Amino acid sequence: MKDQLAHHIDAALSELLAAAGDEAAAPDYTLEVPRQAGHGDFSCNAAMLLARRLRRAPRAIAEQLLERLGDAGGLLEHGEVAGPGFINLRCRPESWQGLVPSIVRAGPAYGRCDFGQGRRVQVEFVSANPTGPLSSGHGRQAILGDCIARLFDYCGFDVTREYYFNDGGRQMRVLGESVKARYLEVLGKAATPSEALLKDSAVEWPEQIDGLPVVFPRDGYQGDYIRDIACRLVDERGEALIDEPGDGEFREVAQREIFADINRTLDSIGIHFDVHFNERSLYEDGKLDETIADLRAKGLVYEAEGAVWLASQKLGLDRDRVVIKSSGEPTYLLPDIAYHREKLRRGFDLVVDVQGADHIEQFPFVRHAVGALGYEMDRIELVMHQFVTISEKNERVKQSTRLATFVTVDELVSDVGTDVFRFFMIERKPEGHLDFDLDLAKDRNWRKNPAFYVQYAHARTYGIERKAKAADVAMPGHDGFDPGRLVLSTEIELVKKLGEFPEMVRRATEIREPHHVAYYLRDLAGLWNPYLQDGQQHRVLSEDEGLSAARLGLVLAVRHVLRSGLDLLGIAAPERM
RNA sequence: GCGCCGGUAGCUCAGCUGGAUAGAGCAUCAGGCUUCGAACCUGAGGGUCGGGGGUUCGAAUCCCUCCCGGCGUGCCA
Repeated sequence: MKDQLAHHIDAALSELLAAAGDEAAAPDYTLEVPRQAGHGDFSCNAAMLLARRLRRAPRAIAEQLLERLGDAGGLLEHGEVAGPGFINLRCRPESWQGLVPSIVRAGPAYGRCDFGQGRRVQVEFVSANPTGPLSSGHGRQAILGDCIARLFDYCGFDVTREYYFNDGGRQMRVLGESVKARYLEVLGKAATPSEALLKDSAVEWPEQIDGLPVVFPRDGYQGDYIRDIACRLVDERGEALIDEPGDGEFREVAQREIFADINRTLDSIGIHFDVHFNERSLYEDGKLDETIADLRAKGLVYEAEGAVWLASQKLGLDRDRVVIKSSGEPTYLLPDIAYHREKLRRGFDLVVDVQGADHIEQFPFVRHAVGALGYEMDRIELVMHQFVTISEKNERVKQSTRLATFVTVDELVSDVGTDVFRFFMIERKPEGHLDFDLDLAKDRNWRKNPAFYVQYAHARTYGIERKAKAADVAMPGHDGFDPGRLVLSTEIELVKKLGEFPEMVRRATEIREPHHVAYYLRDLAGLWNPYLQDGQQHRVLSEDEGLSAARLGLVLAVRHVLRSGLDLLGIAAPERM
């Protein structure tokens, strides 16, 4: 609807400019739904943008534009100049009503577009190293990344969901050492420092506790899951691993088991990856050596203080950074550069990294280094998100990764279920903090929950269908009703909202902000539930067969859009609740 | 110190490339179930859009500055 209208306005504008002898391009005007219902269905600001250029009063320009626009090929009922020079347009009811059968006909395809044109996009997200269960922050990223991927898919991109994990670094060694420490402790061969001792970084650790050597790594992982893994190792292998290094079998077993848990968690919230990319493969394929060599050939690395540095200042960044430590080991930056080059080599037209706020500092370095290697760095994009805080009884719950006092995805999901979890996590714009209200989440009274509100709106469309079936009334096909019977203002409002869906989806995709979908669904449900509730004024099912059919058509249109929106968020669209 | 992100109703937050009288949910208060699902609906109160300056027909939105909060600023990942 809006697109058609814009088309007519474009034509009128170029006519007007030509008549005025102005050959420059038409201004980038807006055509938007005004807040005030009295301002019509759409409001256009083109005349005000032209005022200075044409050296004429905006209202006069608006009048002329309106004259040239006419009825816009039959779409318009009325147009007027208002305020400082707005052009307010009201569409004929038929223009809106006609949307209903077209939505019913399109069904699940309504709102889809080919904006992506089959371009290949990779969305990398979660990418948590397997050192412990997924935290609430990972959970947010998981939902955000997944919903962005769903939007891309919906808009005609060829999407790959990718999980990158680092199994070569110090983190994983510390993990292995932590498991070994617990293992020895369980066997009575070593002591683990008390929790209080571990927390107090100011205190010197004893070398022995009760005559047993202390082997727990100072920054080791302290969660119960570490002890669980150690206990299983004791059960299965007894004392056979006492002389194994922490970095060997302990690390491998821990990694395998924790990764299995992570995947189980992701599966429980409906998230699946197409590719798991392993950092170690970059070492094995010689990609790190190649990257260093190529950077060196470009004069972008140098040696100093026993380390190898990336000359990122030459790329316009504020400082240089180490890529290979004096120990000979790469920092995380080098594999990241190699990895991102591989992404582009693999043929992705667009690469979207979803990362937490604590992780973005190095992004410009990766991007510019890849650019310097001859790849289009504009194809690499970052979606940053802030952290999740958990509130309980009006207080923030303190979280620490090292002490394993963070709230896990598993805990949240078991409290609120997948659908509510997903809705809460996607409801906020990514760059803002997200406060997860645990009291509300744990509250048995989930009636006030927006996720249920939207699902309920969807379920009600089936409630009516069941009612119709009981009354032996069939649901109409797209050409089985006269949309002209939908004349109530509430019905027209609903149709207008349905008409916004495609543009909303496209915009959310373009700016990588899925939360707009959640807000749209709340708005639509906020029109639909009252419409159904007001059964004393009007009913969908009545003696008037034609009217019933038209309203059932509206039921179907609303259902399709609610369903598509819920699908975009990965939330179930139940037929009854 | 510097960089990034936030500051909008009591609370949690929307607000599209600058648009007309700033919105939603929760909370509070007052109402509504013999009728398509009350997991709902109707109504009310509640705001100096952190402060100050600037840009222009027009600013929550853009620019400058200050204040507050989060994160970062490692040869940690």
